Amino acid sequence: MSKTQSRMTRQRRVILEELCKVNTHPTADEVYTMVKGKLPNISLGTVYRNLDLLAENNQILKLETAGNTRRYDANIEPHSHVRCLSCGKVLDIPYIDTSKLDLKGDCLKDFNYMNVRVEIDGICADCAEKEKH
Amino acid sequence: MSKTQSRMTRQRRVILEELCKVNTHPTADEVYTMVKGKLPNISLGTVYRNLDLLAENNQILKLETAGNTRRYDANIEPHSHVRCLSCGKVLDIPYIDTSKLDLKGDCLKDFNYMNVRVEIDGICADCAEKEKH
DNA sequence: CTGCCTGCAAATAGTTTGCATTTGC
DNA sequence: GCAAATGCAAACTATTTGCAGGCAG
Repeated sequence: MSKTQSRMTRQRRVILEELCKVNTHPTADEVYTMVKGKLPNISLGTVYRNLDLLAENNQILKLETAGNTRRYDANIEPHSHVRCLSCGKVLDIPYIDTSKLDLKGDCLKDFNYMNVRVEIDGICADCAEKEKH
Repeated sequence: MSKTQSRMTRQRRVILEELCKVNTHPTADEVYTMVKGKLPNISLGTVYRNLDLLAENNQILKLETAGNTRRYDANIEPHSHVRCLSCGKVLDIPYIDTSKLDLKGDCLKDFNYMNVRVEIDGICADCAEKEKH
């Protein structure tokens, strides 16, 4: 509503385009590398600023998953994720309906929750393969 | 099985004791502050090393929740968590049974998952109060 | 023109690590 | 006595920010 105006700069457009091309869920640094192919002078700070802005505008998702490094997702349709504990990679799976879960607990009375999701951790096929050594 | 031997040092004992006293889910830095009251010379590196070791020995939990800072929990009984998006605080709620969730998706065939849990994000009572300004 | 946006570099936050010394068993 | 653990400081990784100049609308 009181949104500050946002300009479609070359940098922002290319960042969004590159993110849309992949179905991996790149980190800011990975996006930086991808975009640098098109805009060699772009800086990492700009990538961070734009990813955050795009996420605020709901054009992309800033993934709320455990793990050290934040990841971004151009797919804004409702869906769920699985995450590899070994390499940190995140994969898409169909949306998991959480509406029938039995949420209880005293503190939920005072806790205004707006986001309930399922997190699934494991080992991806690639890492399982590598561990056979 | 091939576990390296582990010594119960003063530092490790106090870290575990202090963590058991609280039902908040402190960050390594918060544990450091708590322990420093008892052992003024302890170093932050030692706190990190011991928290990791205790977690490996299943004496505490290294929390797998989204958020920038890792948190630790002395309560190793099965239970679930809610997390405040504003202050990052984590609260306990009774265990949410995920066994009846309908997990589907092609990639799950190759994905060896071992941990399914529910993440609940929202705004805690304290932060809701503060925002009334 | 105006002020949002950029590149750059420095700053910050969280965590890990190398090393000489200490300590549990 | 010896391996494991400690304190300290430096290194590292991920992210944010201040600033002077650049560009979209």
